[in-house]
Amino acid sequence: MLKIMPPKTKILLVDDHPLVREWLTNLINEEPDFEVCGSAGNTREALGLIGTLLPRIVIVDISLDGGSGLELIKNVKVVHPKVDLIVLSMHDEMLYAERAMRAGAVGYVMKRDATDKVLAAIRAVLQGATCFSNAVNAMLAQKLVQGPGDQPTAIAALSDRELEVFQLLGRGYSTRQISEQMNVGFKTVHVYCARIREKLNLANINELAFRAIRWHESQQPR
Amino acid sequence: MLKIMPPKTKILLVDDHPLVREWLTNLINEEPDFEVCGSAGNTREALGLIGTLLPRIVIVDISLDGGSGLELIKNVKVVHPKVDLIVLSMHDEMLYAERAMRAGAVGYVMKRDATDKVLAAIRAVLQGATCFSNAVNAMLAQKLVQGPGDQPTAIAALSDRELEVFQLLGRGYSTRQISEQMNVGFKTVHVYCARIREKLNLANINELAFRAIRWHESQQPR
DNA sequence: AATATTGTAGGAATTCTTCCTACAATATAA
DNA sequence: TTATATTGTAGGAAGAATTCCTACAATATT
Repeated sequence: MLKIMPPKTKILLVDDHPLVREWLTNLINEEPDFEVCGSAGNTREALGLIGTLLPRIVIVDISLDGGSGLELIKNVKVVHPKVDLIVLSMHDEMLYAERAMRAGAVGYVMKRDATDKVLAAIRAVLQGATCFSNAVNAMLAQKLVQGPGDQPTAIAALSDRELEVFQLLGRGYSTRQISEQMNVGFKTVHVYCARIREKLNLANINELAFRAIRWHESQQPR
Repeated sequence: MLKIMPPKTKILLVDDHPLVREWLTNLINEEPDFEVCGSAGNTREALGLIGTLLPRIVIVDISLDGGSGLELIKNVKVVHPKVDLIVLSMHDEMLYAERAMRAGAVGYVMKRDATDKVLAAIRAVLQGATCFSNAVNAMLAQKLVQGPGDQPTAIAALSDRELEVFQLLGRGYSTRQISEQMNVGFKTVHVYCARIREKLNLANINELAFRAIRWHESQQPR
């Protein structure tokens, strides 16, 4: 005897930690109306799966193996504008939430948030709302009020790609490795470096790397 | 009718992500012979729970709210030497595994590892083994082979001039600047760099600078 | 509509890095 | 107390990276 089931909302996970993927899968599949239709560990895989599985919502980590989650979001929004993306990140939301939003994400949940935040975000998004934390909303409101041109740190003035390069530098990557990681020519990375140097007022790549590593240190371990 | 059950191995979780704690609890409690006896989100809480719950094994994240997981490990080993600690971290193991080991951990699992690694690590530890990844073991082995003294840090094996160069690198100096600072030819500095690289097993000056800067940071009074 | 920023890259000149080799002065081990 | 290894000091040459220009389409901002 078959019961008639309402179709479940299909959700795709993109995170390079299998652990997180599994946990999320369990969490989401326990909801009667949600269903994890697949999961990917990198951008390439993710783009493929979105095309074939056609999920309603994609939950994506900011820091992925084959390129940044921000890039992925932008790409997805071009190819599949109807798909809603929610960012799930361990990074400080103040730094990334705004970029994620600009890239096209409709929600941002930090991994340190309570568990049910993820489900709440999904439900909010399904109803056409967005889901960002109060802190983020407050920050954005303030930005609107006080207008642009008043960055707490010059690093905030970096473009998405520039920030990516800066971060990778902070992790000890060479410009070559960065170009591979980001899938662009190494000359492009050099241009990013030059622009970062100008924005941060650094004389050469030495100083740049130094700043990047120090910044990275101050961001990551606490 | 009560069946006689063998006592379960009590495991305590320490991680500031509720998400991860929940996931691990489910995972571990599914094993018939394991039992999560509690979980903590910071060091203080963790130390308290260990005292009252007396777990056999503690699984701990490196980056915690109330101080580093490394500190926690050291403290636990002083107060409860019999408790075995396994590190579960999202950080690159090459960076922390050695420190974790020195601090007294007997296993290291990355969050990006497959799920069953955690259970495997627990079982390994219960049998008196340690559980570090092949990459870590290889690194340590290489260190043992090439560093005869195996000092607390290979940096201790640097000669005076080499250490000078290493320090200056850590302060963000270029090799040119270092040669001026030290009043030697820049070719000499290059030779020092090459020798340091060999002793520390670093592929190029990039990795060298990265190590130097990180080391310098860690030396700095905080 | 005009101007600025961003993502992407090629060319050329300049610098840096790396790998060799070298050699005297110590230090260390057999 | 001799061999042997390490340390401080560099030069040459080949290869790799950096920097400075220029360029151009796609967005963003004014």
